Amino acid sequence: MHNTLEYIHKMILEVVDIDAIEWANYSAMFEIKEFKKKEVILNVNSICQNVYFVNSGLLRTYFTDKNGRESTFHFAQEFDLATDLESFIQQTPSKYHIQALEETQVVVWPHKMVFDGYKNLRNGEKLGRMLTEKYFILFSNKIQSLYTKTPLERYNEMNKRFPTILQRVPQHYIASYLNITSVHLSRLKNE
Amino acid sequence: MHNTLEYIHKMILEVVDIDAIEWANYSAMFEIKEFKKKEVILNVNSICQNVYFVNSGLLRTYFTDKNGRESTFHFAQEFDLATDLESFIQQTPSKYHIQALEETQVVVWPHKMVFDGYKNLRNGEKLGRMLTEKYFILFSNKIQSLYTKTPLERYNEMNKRFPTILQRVPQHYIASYLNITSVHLSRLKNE
DNA sequence: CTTTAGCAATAACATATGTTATTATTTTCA
DNA sequence: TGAAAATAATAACATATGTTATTGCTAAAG
Repeated sequence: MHNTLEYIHKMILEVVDIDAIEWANYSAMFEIKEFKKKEVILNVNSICQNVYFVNSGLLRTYFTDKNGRESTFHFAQEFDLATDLESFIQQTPSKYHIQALEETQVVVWPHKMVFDGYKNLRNGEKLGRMLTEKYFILFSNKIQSLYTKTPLERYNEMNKRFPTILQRVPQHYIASYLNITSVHLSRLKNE
Repeated sequence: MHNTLEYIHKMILEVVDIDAIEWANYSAMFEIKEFKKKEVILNVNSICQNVYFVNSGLLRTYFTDKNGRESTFHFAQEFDLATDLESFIQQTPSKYHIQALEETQVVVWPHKMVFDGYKNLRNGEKLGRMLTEKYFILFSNKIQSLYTKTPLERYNEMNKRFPTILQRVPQHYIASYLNITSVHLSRLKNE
């Protein structure tokens, strides 16, 4: 937990100036929560009220299409964050589910805290912009990968960048991350 | 041109307060540019220095994969904007091309103007945050569509939301927008 | 006006990916 | 510990999508 708060502190310091007193007051508002394995912590169509930083464990965000088929959009490991930013920003119904794949502890950044920060922190607005930009770049890379790479290429890419994920989660989640079936992934691995 | 500036002014007023004097000083820095049909105005690996608002004509942003195949990411019609925001923000090599599909006139929002605005406008940072959020939401919708819908569904969606585009551009650009071949699109339409 | 290049449809075939069912193994948990 | 559920591989078949080539039509350019 302290590690994650330290991580957040550093991340914020990288983009804006925030002094010790501000940080002490601000960071006191973070909350800690625990989720059980397989617990769904955000449902489609509910309003996303939190940004979650993973302290320990693993979260995944995923879509379901009209046939109920799931596509995993993102795995959030230690220090990663998970949220439906669109729902969070606009306070509109969420398009994702978020689910804990393991027993997971998170640092919670509640909506009110984020939005109050825009006003109350000296560099609140700038912080908001920079973090939105960071998150945007995640999406931008995702889109490029989806448009220009084959499932096999994306599997290899994943293998390089998140090697431990492949050990931690069942293969059908990996397949759903690649937006293919587990049968097809099994075939691709035989090459 | 005046229409587009008015449009931008309104868009800004929707999200932050900007008074007449500020706007007069600020908007004087916009530039106007014209591009010929088929002209490429941003190349992959160059640094994106501008946000373009289309005043008249039509732009498209697109990827190329390692086989040189193109995927159109977005069509920007009148009042729409086109940029590679990731490259623009970070001043890193662009991942997209941007090309004029028709004789096109744009309002140019140069990088320096945007970044100076963060400091010099009273609500510059907030404006930056809100516009980044807006652009993020575009991407967020795109991703959901890519993950959960079939090419045919995305064709029909496009038909509803941008009916004029289908008349304005050759079908193989539409196919590249759907990330399928023009042969396949032709087949899908026979249903 | 005429020539050329670009475009859209189509057919035939090839490849990628999905579906269903079966089986063996592993994990979960009562 | 033992039964039930989840998992991964595999095979056989079905469907979606890509590739190449051909044709006729339309738009662009000299």
